[in-house]
Amino acid sequence: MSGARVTITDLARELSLSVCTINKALTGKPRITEATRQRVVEAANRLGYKPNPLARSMGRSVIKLATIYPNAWPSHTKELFEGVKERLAELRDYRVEASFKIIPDFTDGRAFLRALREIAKDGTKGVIFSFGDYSAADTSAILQALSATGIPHVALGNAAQGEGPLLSSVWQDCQLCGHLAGELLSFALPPKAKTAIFIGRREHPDHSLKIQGFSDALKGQGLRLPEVCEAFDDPKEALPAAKRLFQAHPDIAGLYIGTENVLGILDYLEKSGRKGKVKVVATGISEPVAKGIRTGLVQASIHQRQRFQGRLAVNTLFNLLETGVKMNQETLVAPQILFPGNFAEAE
Amino acid sequence: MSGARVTITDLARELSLSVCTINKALTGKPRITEATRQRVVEAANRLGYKPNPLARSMGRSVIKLATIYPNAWPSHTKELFEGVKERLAELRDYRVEASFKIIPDFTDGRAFLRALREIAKDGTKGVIFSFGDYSAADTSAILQALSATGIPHVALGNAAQGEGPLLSSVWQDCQLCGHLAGELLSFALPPKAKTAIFIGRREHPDHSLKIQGFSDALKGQGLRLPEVCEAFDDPKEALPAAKRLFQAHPDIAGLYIGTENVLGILDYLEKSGRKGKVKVVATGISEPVAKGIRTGLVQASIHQRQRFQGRLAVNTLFNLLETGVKMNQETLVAPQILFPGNFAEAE
DNA sequence: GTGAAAGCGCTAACAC
DNA sequence: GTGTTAGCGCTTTCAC
Repeated sequence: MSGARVTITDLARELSLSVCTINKALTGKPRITEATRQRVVEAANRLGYKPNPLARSMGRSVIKLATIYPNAWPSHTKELFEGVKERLAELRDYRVEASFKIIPDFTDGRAFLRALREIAKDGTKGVIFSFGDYSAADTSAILQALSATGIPHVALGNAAQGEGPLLSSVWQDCQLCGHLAGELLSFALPPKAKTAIFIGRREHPDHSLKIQGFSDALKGQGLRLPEVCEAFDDPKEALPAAKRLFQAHPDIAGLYIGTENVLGILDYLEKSGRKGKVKVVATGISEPVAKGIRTGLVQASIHQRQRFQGRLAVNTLFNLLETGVKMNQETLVAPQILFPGNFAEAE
Repeated sequence: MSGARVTITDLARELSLSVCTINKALTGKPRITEATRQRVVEAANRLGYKPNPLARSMGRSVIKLATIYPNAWPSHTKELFEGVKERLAELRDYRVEASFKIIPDFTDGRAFLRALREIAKDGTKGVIFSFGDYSAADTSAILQALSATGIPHVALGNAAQGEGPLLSSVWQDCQLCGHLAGELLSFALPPKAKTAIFIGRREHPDHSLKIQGFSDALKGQGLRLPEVCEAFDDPKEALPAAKRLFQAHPDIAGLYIGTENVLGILDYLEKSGRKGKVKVVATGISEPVAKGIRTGLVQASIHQRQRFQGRLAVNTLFNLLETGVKMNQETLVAPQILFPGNFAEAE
C-alpha cells in the first residue's frame, strides 16, 4: 500500500522542533505559542500525520472509568453491563481501568447520587450509567449532578434527556424494533387481520416508540392499527393482561410482545390453546422466549443486542477520551431479527 | 477491578532471569533450555501473566500479508475484499502491511499461480485469497502450491477443500441462509403452499447447501419441497429461467432467490404482474434488491455480510500470527435477515 | 515556551 | 543458552 507511516518524530524533524512540542501542539496542551501550534497543525495535515493509538495508550497514564447501574432486569440491564465489562476487559491492554457501582435498590435515586459523589473525586475520566425506576425529580437531579462533575458520561439503555458535549445516550432503536415486528407480521398476515402489541407502560419512552414503530409499519402495509396492552413491567400482571386481551379480542391473529416480560403471556397462549393460531413475534433471547421458539409458540424474536450496546457505550467514551472524537448525543442500536435457525447463536 | 497487570518484567524479576529469556520461553523461540522454559511457563500461569498485544505490535517488525482474488462479482467478491481492506487499514497501527493482487480474468487459474509465486518469496507471512471459476485441476494445484509455501492462508468466500493448520476457510453459512429463507416463507405461507428456490448451479457447494437448508426448513414446518431452478450465475439466463419456472408452476406462492443474480428474476416478476401474489425472499443488498424492497416486489432479503467475512478473514490470520491462536478449519458467518425497515443500514 | 529524557511492555539484533 | 541493548510512537515529568 502507500508509503511508510508519518510519525510524530517525522514532524519534529521536518519542523526542527522537539517531539514534545509537536505533542503539545497536537493534543491541545497549554504551554505553547499559538503560532507554533498553527505551524505544527498545518504540517501535520500536509504530511498526512495520523497518531498511532497504540503508542498513545502505551505512553499515557491509566484512564479510569466508572459505571453505575441498578441491580435489576437480568435480561436487560445486566446484559447491557456484561457488554460493558467485556469491552472494558479488552481495553485493559489500552491502559483503561474501571470500577463498578451496583445500586441494590433500583428505585433509590439517592443511592445513585451517593455513588456518583464518590466517583466525582477519585480521578475518574468517564462514567457509564443506567437509571433505575426513579422519580422525575431524582432523575433530573442525577443528570444535573453528572453534568456538574464535568466528567463525560454515557447513559446506557435509557433515553436520557439533556444536551451538551458531556452527555451521550446509547440505547436500542425502539421505533425500529416495533417497525420490524410490524413488517414481520404484515409479511405473514392477510390485510384485514387484527394484531396486538404488548408493552410495559404507554408513557415509557421505549414503549411508546415501539407502539409507534409497530403501528407505522402496519399502516404502511394497509393493515389496521393494533390493540395496545400494558403489563406494567410486572411479571404477575402479564398473564391476566393477556387473558383480558384475548377475551376482548378472540380474533387476534398476530401478536408483538415488545417487552422482555414475556413469561406470563406465553403461558397464557400455551394454556389457552392458541399455539399455531396466532403468529407471535417476541423480544429478546431470554429463556422463556427460547422455549417458545423451541416449542413453536413463538415464531420470531426481535433482539435488542444489549451486549453490543454496552460495548458501544464504552467505545463512545474511549474514543472521546483517547482521540477527542465528539460523542453523538444519541446512538441507536439496530435490533436483530431472530428465527429458530439463528436464535441459538445470538448474543 | 483486580490488581495491576503482570508484565514480562515482573516475571523476569520473579525468576531472576532477563526479559529476553522470558520472551523466548513464552514465544517458542529457539535458543533456550527446555528446563527454563518450563519454569517460565509455570510462573507465567501461576502469576496470571497475559502478554500485552499492543506492546507486542509496537515491538516487532512489520508483518506482511498478501491478498489474491479475481476481479469478479462486484456484489460478492469485491465486497469481501472491501471488508479485508477495511480491517487491514485499521491494523496499520499494529504494524501490519498488505499487498493486493487482483487477477483480471476470473477463469484463469494460471494467473493466480503466478501471483502466488511472486508472493512466496517476498517475506509475506499470510495470504488471504478467493478463487475464481477455475477447473478442478487448477484449483487443487493452487491449494497445493499454497500449502507448499508454508505460509498460512485463508480462503475467503469459498469452500476450500483441504486440511492442515495452514489453511482456513471463512465463508457464509449457506445452509443457514437457506434455512432462514425457508423459515421466513413458512412463517408467511399456508401449509400446502408451493415454493421455489433460485440458485446458480446445483453442483456448486454454496448452492447445494442453500437448497438443503431451505428444504430442511420447509420440511420442518410440514411444507412440501421446493422447485429448484438454476440460472447458472448468468445474468442473461435469469429472466428466461424465471419465465419457464412460473409457466410450469403458476401456483408458486413463495420464492427464495438464493443467488446475487437477481435482476432478471425480479424483472420477470414485475412484468408478469406477480407483485403481491408471490412472497419473495432475496439475497444480498445490491441495487436491484434494494429497488425490489422499495417497490414492494421483494419482502425480505438474506444478507451474507461479505464485509464482515472479509474482516474476519484478516482477524483469523492476525490472531494466528500475533498470538498463535490456531485457525479454525472453517468459520461460517451467520447471515442477517433484512426487511425494509433495516435494509438501508445493512452493510 | 521549549526540549531532554525516561518510560509504557514487548521484540529482535547481537554480544557474551 | 543467556543477557544487554536499542528500538516501536507516543506521553509526561522536569529542567532550562
